Amino acid sequence: MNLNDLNAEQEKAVTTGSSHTLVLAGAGSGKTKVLSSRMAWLLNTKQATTYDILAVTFTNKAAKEMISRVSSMLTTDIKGLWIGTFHGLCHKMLRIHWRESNLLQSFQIIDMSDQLSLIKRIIKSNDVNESKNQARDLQKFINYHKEYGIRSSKVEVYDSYSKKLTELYQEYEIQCSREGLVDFSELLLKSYELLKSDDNIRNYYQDRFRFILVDEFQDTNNLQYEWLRLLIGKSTSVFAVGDDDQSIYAFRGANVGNISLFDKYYAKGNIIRLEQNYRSLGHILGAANSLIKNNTGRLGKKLWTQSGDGDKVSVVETFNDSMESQWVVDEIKKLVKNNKVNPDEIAILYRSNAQSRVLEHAFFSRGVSYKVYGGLRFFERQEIKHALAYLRLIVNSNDNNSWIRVVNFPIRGIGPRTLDSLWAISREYDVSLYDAVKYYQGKSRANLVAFNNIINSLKELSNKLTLSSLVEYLLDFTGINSYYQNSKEESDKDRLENLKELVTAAMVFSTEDGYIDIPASSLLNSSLQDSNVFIEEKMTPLLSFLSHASLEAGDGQIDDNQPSVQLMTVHAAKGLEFRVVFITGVEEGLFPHENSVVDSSSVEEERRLMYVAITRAKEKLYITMANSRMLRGQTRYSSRSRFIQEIDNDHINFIKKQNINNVNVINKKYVYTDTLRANSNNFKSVASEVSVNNNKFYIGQHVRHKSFGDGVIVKLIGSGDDCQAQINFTNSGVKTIMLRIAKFE
DNA sequence: GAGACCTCGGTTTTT
DNA sequence: CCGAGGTCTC
Repeated sequence: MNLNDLNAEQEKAVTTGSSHTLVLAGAGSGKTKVLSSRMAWLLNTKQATTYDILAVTFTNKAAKEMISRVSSMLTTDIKGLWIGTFHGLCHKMLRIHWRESNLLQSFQIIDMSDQLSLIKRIIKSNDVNESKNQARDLQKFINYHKEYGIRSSKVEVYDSYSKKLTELYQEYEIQCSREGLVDFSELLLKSYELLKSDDNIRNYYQDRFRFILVDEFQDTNNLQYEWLRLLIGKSTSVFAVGDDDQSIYAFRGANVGNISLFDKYYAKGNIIRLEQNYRSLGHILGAANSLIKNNTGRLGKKLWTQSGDGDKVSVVETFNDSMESQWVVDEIKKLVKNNKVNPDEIAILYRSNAQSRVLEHAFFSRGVSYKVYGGLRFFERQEIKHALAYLRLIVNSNDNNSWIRVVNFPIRGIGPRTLDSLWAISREYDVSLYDAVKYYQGKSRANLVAFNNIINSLKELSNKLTLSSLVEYLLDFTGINSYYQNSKEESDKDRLENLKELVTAAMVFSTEDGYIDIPASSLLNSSLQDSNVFIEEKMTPLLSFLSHASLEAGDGQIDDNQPSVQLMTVHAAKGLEFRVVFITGVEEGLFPHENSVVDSSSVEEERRLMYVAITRAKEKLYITMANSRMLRGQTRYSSRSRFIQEIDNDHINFIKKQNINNVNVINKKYVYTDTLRANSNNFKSVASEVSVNNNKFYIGQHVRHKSFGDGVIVKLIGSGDDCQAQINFTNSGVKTIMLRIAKFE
C-alpha cells in the first residue's frame, strides 16, 4: 500500500497513533480517501484485523464506496468487517441479539410510510379527531422522542394534548412489538438499550472493536452519538471525520454540537484539519468560501487550492421556471458538443424533488437523455410494496400492517365492514387479524379463509422454492400480475415492468447473498460461546431480502447504461462531484426554503446546503433562478436568493435575463387562474395591476420598502384605495401590506 | 362491496 | 398540479 499520494496532513491522519482523533475535513479535501486509507493502513500493518474494526457511514452509497476503495488497497478480503450505516449496523446487532432485545426472530423493518399507516390505524381505533395533521404530528412526536432515547413511559406530559400523544405513542409501541415491527429510530434505540443494559454484550463489543471509524460525524444525532459512546471501551480508538460546514441534516435531529462534544471528552484537542481542496477550481472555491463565511459559530477552516482560477461562476436569471429549464438544457447541449463534456459528468441540483418535473420536461422535449435520482425509490413503489407484503406475511403472518395492505388487493370481496368486525374480534381475543379469521362467522368468511390459505400455501412453498422463483410464483398466484395486466391505466404497464424487476432483484440478491452475513443466532441462543465470540449465523434469504428492501430502498430508476445528465436534490448530491454543476431555482422562498427563513439557525443550514451544492463542482458552476415559478398549480413570484448576493462578486459572471418580453402573456395567464382561486377563497377581488395614490402596482413588480427592504409583489387583494398587496420580501418573507399607507422608496 | 366522482390539502431535505 | 380521503350510486 502506498502512502505517497497523500499530503502531509492526510498522512498524519491516516497513520495517527492517538487514541481518539477528530479530522475536520473540508469539501473536496480527500475525506473518503483518508478514511479508506486509514482502514487499509490498519489492516496492512497488522495493527488490526477485519474483526477489530467498526466503520459507520450515513448512506449505503458511502458504505459501498468505502468497501470498494479499501478492497482496492488490499490483497485480502474484507468480508467479515462491520461496515455500514448506523441503521444497518444496529440492525445487524439486533438480528444477533433478538432474544435479549425482546424481539421476534422474524422482526420486520418498517419504513416511514408503513409507520404512518400504522399510526393512522391507531388513531382511527382510538377515535381521536382533533387536528388535521394528527397522524403526521404523532409520527414526529414518536420519532423525536425515540431519537432522544425516550420511551412512552418516560415522556414528560405537560398538557392534555401531549398526554393524548403519549398514550398513542404507548399503543404504537405495543402494536409494534406484538406484530414484530421495528421502525428506523427503533433500530437505533433498541440497539442502544441493549448495549446500555446488558453488561456482557456491551463488554464484548467494547473489547472487540478496538478501532471505530465514523464518517460524516456532523450528521450524528443524539442517539447515534450515545450509541457510539457505549461502544467506546478502554482500548477503543475512535477516528471521526466530519465537516461542520456540511451539516445539512439538523431537520432530522443531527446535532453538529456532537463534534465539539467528541473533541471535549475524547479527542481532547487532537484535531487534524484538511484544508487543501483537490476538487474545485479557484473561482468556485472562492464563491463557496465567501458564502459560508456568513455563518456564525463555525469551527473555522479555510479551503484553498493549488489549481488555477478557472471560469467564473455563471449566474443566470430567467423569467420563469420553464425558461430556466430550457436554458439549462440548451447550455448542456453546447457543453457536450463544444467542450466535449460527457453528459454523465454534468449534474443539475435543486432544493426540492418537485423541481425535477419541469426540468424533465425540457430534457424530454429536446431529446437529451437524463437520469433522476431520488423521488420515489424502487422498494417504495406501491406495486413492490404489495408484493413485499405477501413476502412478509410468509415470514410473519401476524404482521397486521402487511395483512391489511393486501387482504383486498387484488380485490377479493373483503370490504371495510368485514374488516371492522375483524378488528373487533382481534381485540376481543387478543390475536392478530390473521388469527382472528378463525372466529369470524360473517358473510365474507369464505373470502377471508381463502386469503389466509393463500398465505399458508406460500409459506409451504417458501421452503421449497428459491427466493426469486418464490417471488415469480407469488406474483401470479396472488393475482397481482393479472390485476395490472387487465388494468387500462397506462402507468400500470410500468408497474408490471417493476414487478419483473423485483424478480431480477431477488435473483441478484440471492447470488450476492454470500456477502451478507447478517447473523441470527438461533443455534446459540444468543449467548456467549466458549471462545467469547458471538456466532454469526446467516438469516434465511427471504428474511434478509426483506431487511435489505427496507434498509436500502434502492434507486428511483432502473439503470439504462446510457451516459446521461444527472438530476438530484442537493441532499442527494452530498459526497459526490461533477465536472459541471447547475444549481437551479436559487430564489428566495425556495433556496433558502420559505419554511426555513423564520429563524437564523435554519437559514444557516440552508446556507450550508448551498455550500454543499457549490462545492460539488470541479470545473464549471452555473447558478440559475427564475422570477416566477409554477408551484402546486399556482404561479409564484420571487426574487434572487440572498445566497447569490452573499457570494463575492469577483467570482461571478452575471448573464442577462432571458426573454423578458414575455411578461404580459404570463401575467394574463396568472390573473386568470388566480381569479378562480380567489373566488373559492372568498377574497374580495384580485387584479394584476392597480393604481393607488397615482402609483401603479403590478404583480411581479420589484419594490423596496422602507423597513422591509427589497421584495416582489406576488398578489394584489381588493381594489382602489383599500387594495392590499402580498409582497415576498427578501429578508422577511411574505407580508400583506395596505398599499395606501405603505412606505416605498 | 366496487367503482366513479369530488374535495381538500400539501413534501424541503432521508436512513 | 397531484394524491389521499370521503361520498354517492349501482
